[in-house]
Amino acid sequence: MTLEEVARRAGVSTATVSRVLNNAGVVKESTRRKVLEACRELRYHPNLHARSLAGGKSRTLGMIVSNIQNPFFLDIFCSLESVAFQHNYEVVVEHTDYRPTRLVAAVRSMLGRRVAGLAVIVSEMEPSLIEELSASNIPVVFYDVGHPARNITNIKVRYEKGMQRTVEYLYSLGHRRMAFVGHHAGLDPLHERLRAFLDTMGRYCGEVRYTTAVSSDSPAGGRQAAHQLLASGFEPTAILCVNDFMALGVIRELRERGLSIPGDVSVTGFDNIGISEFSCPALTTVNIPRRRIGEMAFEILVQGQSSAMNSEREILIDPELVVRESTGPAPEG
Amino acid sequence: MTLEEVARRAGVSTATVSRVLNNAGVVKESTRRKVLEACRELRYHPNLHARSLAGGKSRTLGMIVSNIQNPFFLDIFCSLESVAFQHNYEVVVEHTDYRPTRLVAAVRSMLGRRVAGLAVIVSEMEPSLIEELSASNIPVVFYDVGHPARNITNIKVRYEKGMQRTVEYLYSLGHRRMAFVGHHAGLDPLHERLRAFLDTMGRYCGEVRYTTAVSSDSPAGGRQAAHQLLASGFEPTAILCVNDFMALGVIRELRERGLSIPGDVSVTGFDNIGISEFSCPALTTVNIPRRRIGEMAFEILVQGQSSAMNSEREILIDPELVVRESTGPAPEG
DNA sequence: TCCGCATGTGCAAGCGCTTACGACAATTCC
DNA sequence: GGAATTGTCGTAAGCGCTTGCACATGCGGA
Repeated sequence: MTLEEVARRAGVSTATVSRVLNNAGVVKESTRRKVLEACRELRYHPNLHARSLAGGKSRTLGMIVSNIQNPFFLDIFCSLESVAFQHNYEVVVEHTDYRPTRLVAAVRSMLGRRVAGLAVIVSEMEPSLIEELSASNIPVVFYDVGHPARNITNIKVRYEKGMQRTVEYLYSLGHRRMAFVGHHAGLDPLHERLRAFLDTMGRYCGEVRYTTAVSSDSPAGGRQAAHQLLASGFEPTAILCVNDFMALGVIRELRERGLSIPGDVSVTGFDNIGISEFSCPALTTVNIPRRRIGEMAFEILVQGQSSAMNSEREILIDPELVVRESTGPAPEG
Repeated sequence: MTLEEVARRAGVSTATVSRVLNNAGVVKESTRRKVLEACRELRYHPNLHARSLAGGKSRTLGMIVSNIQNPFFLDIFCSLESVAFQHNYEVVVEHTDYRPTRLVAAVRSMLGRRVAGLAVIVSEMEPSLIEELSASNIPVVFYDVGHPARNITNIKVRYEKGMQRTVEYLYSLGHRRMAFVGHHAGLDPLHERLRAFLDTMGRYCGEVRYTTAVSSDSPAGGRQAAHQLLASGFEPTAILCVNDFMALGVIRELRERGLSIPGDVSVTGFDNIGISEFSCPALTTVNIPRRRIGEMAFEILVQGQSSAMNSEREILIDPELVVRESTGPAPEG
């Protein structure tokens, strides 16, 4: 089914059909109806590839995330998708599983699609990408990785702040043995979180003992990390997790071992994903405004084109501690 | 950046550039290198729209789901995406929020993309779609909704079986007051689950009292449904949820009210999503093999083209009860 | 009656790519 | 040594759509 067949059927030219389908130009009501009728009869579906090729412009945004199974990323996607949908844009998403090679492939794929803008919400990085994207001339927003450039806006969360607040809070509750659970420590932004933990710990030098464990980004990974942590003989009174997703698994493992939360061990997460409120006990965590990040991304990519295109912007977000049930005073002794 | 510019730069024709980029035809090693070099220098990214328009064939699969935030759907997507990726296919996903109009739009969008195959994993339906998709001539797999046709394969789960097993199990534990928590009861497949509950209940006529509640498909929805259930004065000893996602919220609400699970109330879910194991207590649920469904979908769409295209297939899946910690003997009295 | 101007359509040139098909060299064979 | 291969590459015709431009009407006013 092509435009031409529809045109023939309706007894008009392809130009007219195109105009009807795009509400462009002025078309007599009677011919418009004829055309629409023909479309229906022929079950015509315009070829979107041809359309974007001929049209040259795109109403598609691209989004790349590290792990779409982690609600943190999924929420940002849904938020972006939601505003995009309202503005008659669509967004295609790709995920990288934290692998730089897949990230590069995903970016190329997005550029090949000629997206109108690209949001890169990942934790891994490939230095050459910045240059490649900057040269591509499409608006780009990075989260966490990368730095601002002509067409690149950066959204950054002050993890150190969140981490610091968490640690101080726990310290004030009497915790002196802490552990950090993370994943993919080799990747920059994730390593940064671990650094934030270590740095903060450094300030309590001598007073607080601590250790770290890494596994994969999932509840199962969190569980494994907790297992490994406890197997080491170290008995933390508080475990800080790099994100809520893993914290779920940590909690599970602790409970399995008969440890009460927060009675024996306090647990904190990061992100404040939806289910963190439904876990048991409800998770103390650090909020990252995912909804707002998605909305900001849209504005930057679509509306801020003129304004943002020539201003190397960086947006900083201050995360806030959300105290719920998974933390409490350190146990005696 | 176009093929032509690359060709000019490399001192060859566009045909040759195309050939090296697609590993098609035989190209002398030296010219191949020249071309690749030119691509790199010019930061050339082939226009995928032009490619698929000219090529005519597509290595893209489409997938439509009702609620991508529900891990059930997300898991199937990830499974499909994973096998697709291994076979050098890509999959674009769209979600409908359980709205038939969005479903129709999504299908049209997918047809416009000229996907090589389409998986429709939704709970809402629009009758005309079957005909439209059947006429489209691309391989389609439906989950739950729709019926088999020339190019349409149907994957169906015997919910009644799962429901029946759950109810029998609970009955054997002494439960005589049960409730069902669902969402979007107006939609066929979801209503079917409710029907399965009611039908099974009917067989215990007189012996078992029961009621139902509906809300939205999310933990928050589950919570609200539980709230509404308990506010009605009815005191179930077991609550069966239409899926695990909502069950999380139900559990939360019960705990909030000081009810112990399963001491006071047993709770069951459906789907066996990953976090159902990490909830607390771990959820008794009915397993639906999402991984396998994703893999089957791929085979049907891509590999089974010749075989499946002309055989109106329907695949039935028997779900199994997975007993964990959220269910137990009914309380005395 | 003729001109000017909306208003509706059609023509045709692309958009950037793939892919027959054929041209041309460099081999190879008898 | 000439013909038949074989290996490389260029030419050009689309793929299905958008869109600038020209053209054909019908109208009112001079």
